Amino acid sequence: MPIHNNEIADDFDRLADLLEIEGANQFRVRAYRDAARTVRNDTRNMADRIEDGEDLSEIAGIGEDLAEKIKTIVETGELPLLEEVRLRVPDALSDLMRIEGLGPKRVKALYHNLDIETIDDLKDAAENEKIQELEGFGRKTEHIIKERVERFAGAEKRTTLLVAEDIAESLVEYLKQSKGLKDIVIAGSYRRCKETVGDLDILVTAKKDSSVMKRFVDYDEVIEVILHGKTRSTVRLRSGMHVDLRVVPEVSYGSALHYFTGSKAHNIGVRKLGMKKGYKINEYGVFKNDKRIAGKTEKEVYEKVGLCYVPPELREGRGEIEAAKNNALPDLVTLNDIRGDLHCHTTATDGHNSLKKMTEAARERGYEYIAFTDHSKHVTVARGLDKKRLLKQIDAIDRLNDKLDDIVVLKSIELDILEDGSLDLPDSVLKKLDFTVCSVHYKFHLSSKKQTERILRAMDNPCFTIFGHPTGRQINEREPYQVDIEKIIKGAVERGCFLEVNANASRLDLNDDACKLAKDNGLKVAISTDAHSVSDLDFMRFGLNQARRGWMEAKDVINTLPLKKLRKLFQRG
DNA sequence: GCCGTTTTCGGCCCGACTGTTTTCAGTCG
Repeated sequence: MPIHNNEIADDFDRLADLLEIEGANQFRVRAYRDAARTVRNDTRNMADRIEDGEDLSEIAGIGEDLAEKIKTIVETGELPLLEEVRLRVPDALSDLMRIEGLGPKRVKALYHNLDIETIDDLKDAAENEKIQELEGFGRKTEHIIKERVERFAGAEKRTTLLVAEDIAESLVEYLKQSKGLKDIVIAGSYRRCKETVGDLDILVTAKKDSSVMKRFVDYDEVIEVILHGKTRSTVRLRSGMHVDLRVVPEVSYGSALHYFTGSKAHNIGVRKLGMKKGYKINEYGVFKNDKRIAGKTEKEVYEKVGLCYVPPELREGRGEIEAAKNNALPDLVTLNDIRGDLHCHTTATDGHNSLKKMTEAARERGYEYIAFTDHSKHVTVARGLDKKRLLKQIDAIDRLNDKLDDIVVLKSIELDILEDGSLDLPDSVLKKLDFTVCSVHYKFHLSSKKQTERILRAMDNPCFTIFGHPTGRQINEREPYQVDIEKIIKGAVERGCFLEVNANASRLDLNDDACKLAKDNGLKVAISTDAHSVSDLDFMRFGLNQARRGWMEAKDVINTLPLKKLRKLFQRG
């Protein structure tokens, strides 16, 4: 089993923690953290890169030393320096740093003075009032530590965008009623449309006497006020979500929005460009010799450093700054480009609304076509369609189409890819369909090699059109199955198949990285909702988010095509 | 540990908030 990028990243993160506790040079520590992030976000396995003879030190932020260390981890599964540091600093101390308010210095002090190594040790010491006796700690700090330790167990899950949206929108509506409020926007990873968000960063501009900060900490849903200042406060909501509110002057709105939207990697890149031009860039503006020369809008900030405006979804430090410099940013796909949905279920299997209701809903959304892809027989829990029932559905769609003149209903099915790579209905009936979606619903635990072969074999069938939810992951619920997604992408291009970007908020499968990989390999995708009800059709925006984060343009997405062209694309061979 | 139109050494983002101080260290984003 090859070493996964995540494991390499975990080693570097842990090493960074332990070195930091030891008091190592902070920039060295940062180099390991940056490397962890770079490796974790890389769409290609380090192991594959090495096998292909690539020079890892050409990756930004990875120098000769780190390249060598990555190679060692890939080859031996171990990082000798980490083992060495572990002899001096107990491994568990790095877990302590995950408690809010505990950084390297405090963890070190707790360890040296009170022998605290684990979360349990910490809990005991807090309960026995040992911590407040330490220099630099006091009663209040001890109390806060005690509370946070108790809460620590079981936390850590990030929130899907769907849930985050719900929480954020109510809060924003509430804050909008504050006196003296001008602009309000949610920045951070929420604005970058990351598939999950850890916390919410809300940015406002307001008059001096505005009530917004007080109103924020008084919000009904707030169960803990972590910080409460004039320009910045942090609270924890009942949902567990942390929310930051920052108030900035109007002249700084653009630079603050840029700063708090991130990502960190992107901001550092922009700031570096500014430094080269002799500017200082912070959340209050772009400054030359302490004189503000830009900052009211984000566009101004980008212009000052010689870049065109970068959409938030691209701000991940994956080459967007270089592209912006060369005016080569993609023209990202939008909801307006979408002409139809290619993966929907009805009451014929496990959907909640009828063929007719779903079609009406698609028409209301301005679509030109909608495809019904009810399950096939192998998915028994969903009462999947056998040949006879599929023929009946085809009939029903023909009759429905006869009555409609402003939307076309496409005949399809979500087939099951069986373990041997065959599809679970005969070609004879599949040929009566406009196209197919083929998915894996069983046997998730095959080896990567077997799973990849299974899928490629299925794609060999000329009736195979779109590969549904290609990795099977469900956010916070189920890990993706082991599969070589790059091979699948290349295999799909060779065979004239497509991959789905399943827009269901808890799937988002393909994810952003895989979308980028698809784009880089010239593969087109279908962004589909996998709707099981009328309201699910609105998941389209979540799929778009990920496609946009993967640099996709309208031309990379097949359901932006008018029907005629789409039908042509579906003809294989 | 990385990086380079300030290039092989010397920088590397920095401001807000809190608790424990009595002028600041630690943490966070």
